[in-house]
Amino acid sequence: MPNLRLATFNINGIRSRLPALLTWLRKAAPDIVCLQELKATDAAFPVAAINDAGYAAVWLGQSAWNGVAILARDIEPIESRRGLPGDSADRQSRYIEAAVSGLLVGCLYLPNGNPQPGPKFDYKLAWFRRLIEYAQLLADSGHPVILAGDYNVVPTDADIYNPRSWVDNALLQPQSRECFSELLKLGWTDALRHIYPDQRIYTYWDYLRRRRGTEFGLRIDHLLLSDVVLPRLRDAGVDTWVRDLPNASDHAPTWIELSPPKRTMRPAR
DNA sequence: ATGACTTACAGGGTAAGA
Repeated sequence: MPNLRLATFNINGIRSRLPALLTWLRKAAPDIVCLQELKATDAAFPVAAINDAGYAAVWLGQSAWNGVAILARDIEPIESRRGLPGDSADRQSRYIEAAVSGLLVGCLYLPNGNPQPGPKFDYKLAWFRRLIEYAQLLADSGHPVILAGDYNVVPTDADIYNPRSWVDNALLQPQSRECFSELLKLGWTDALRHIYPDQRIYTYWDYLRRRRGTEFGLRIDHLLLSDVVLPRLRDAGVDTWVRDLPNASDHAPTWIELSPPKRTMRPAR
């Protein structure tokens, strides 16, 4: 059984980025893909092109903004949840979850929260609280779970080229970082940081600021592993070349590689 | 630097992103 590669990619408009997405799928051939910011209704999701590329998908769309999807190569993802629990009045399409290849995969697009302070930042923190509460349930379940997506949080100053011009940004606020570190305290592992404890790693480069210098990035796309998945983590990385494709998203695909699950011994009778 | 870029929606200018 080969290793399994799972990636998260904020696509920033799946219709306008479809050629770049297909190029990346063909070249990187990830087994499972979490997409965010589809910016498309359910009906406008380009399922035919994605099927033609060899992927089945589940998705939760929304007109103009948000939207999340999970793709799986040569296998049907079994949708287990759409929408984050905890607020039935929340209509924003920011969470979808599916069982794929023995894993439970949660794909999330955490609210940006700018400008802060203000209602958008309040919504971000409220959404984060709901995520923490739900992540605790998932961790306690003992299932192999991966929570992957655009967390819109720069966890530490080591995850940004220079925090100076970003200090008032919602992505760097102590409250945002505190929520992220709470997830880690619950036993979730930040996979990229686990593989590269000291290295500068970026997953996002602003259209507005010095984007052509690869050193001017932020790390905001994260893959969090529940404790039973962590022993299978073999590798991780960022497909930075995708950021340089024509008409690229401002994010790059971020991935992990897992070894096959250890066969558990049946208890002797 | 309320800038610079890019998308969706709409069919022009606004909202949003991070």
